Amino acid sequence: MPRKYVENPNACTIVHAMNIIGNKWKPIIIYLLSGGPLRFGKILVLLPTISKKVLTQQLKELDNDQLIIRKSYNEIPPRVEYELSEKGLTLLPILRELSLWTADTFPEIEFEKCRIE
Amino acid sequence: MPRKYVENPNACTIVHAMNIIGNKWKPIIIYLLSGGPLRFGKILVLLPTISKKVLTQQLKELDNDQLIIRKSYNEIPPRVEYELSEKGLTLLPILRELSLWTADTFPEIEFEKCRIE
DNA sequence: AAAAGTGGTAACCCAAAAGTAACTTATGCC
DNA sequence: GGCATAAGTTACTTTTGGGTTACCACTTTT
Repeated sequence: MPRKYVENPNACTIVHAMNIIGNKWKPIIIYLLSGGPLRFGKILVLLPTISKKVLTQQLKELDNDQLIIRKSYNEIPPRVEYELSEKGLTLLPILRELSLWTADTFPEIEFEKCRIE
Repeated sequence: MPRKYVENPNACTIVHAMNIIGNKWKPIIIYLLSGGPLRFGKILVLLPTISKKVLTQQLKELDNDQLIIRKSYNEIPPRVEYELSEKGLTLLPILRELSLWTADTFPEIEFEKCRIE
């Protein structure tokens, strides 16, 4: 069964973008890291409803896609910091615009709607 | 069990944005519609691997979120056209930037990677 | 009378994503 | 010796998203 492709060539890049950041947690994580490096445990606290397992997973994928950098200090107990890479930084303005767009376009949304459960 | 919220207030809008367009098909559909209104059947042809059910679903959600407009002509056989709304149009430049970002940041990706299966 | 054309819906299925809870590792501290 | 600590991992369950197939409604065409 031959595989098929989307016709619009630009769609390709959009698909890829969504593969990279189009899920429940990644854009938020990137947003959080825009304030500077954060330790694993700190992110866990800032995102009170994410599970350890999923956070690990998301960070690993972001690291693989080179949007963030994982810095592991060789200490006991462990200390690991995550920060945005160059690639990650260049994504920030776009996320910011998206954020503004949402605020402008859906002024009625409230905190209520942004439950992360 | 009390629900909790993300701390960063900006995250709220990002979460909402991702709820609206952060899935497999919606950004592509929006992209397709940037060329002008399209009939249901035409979209099905342009996205050879989407199923009728899912397309219906996605279009309904995009319509509910007022990113697109559904125009149903009272004819037999039915004719329904979908086109971008004002809100949808204002999203386009951002999608375009995201598209450029991906192309710049991951120059190595090829069509190969954009299989939609 | 039967088939074709169009935009659906309903019932069912599967794989992937996300969530939960317990366990691990290596050290310093009491 | 026993506990705390941080950043995980493992095994398991639940939820969700997307997919398949069949069917419908109404008219025109054959």
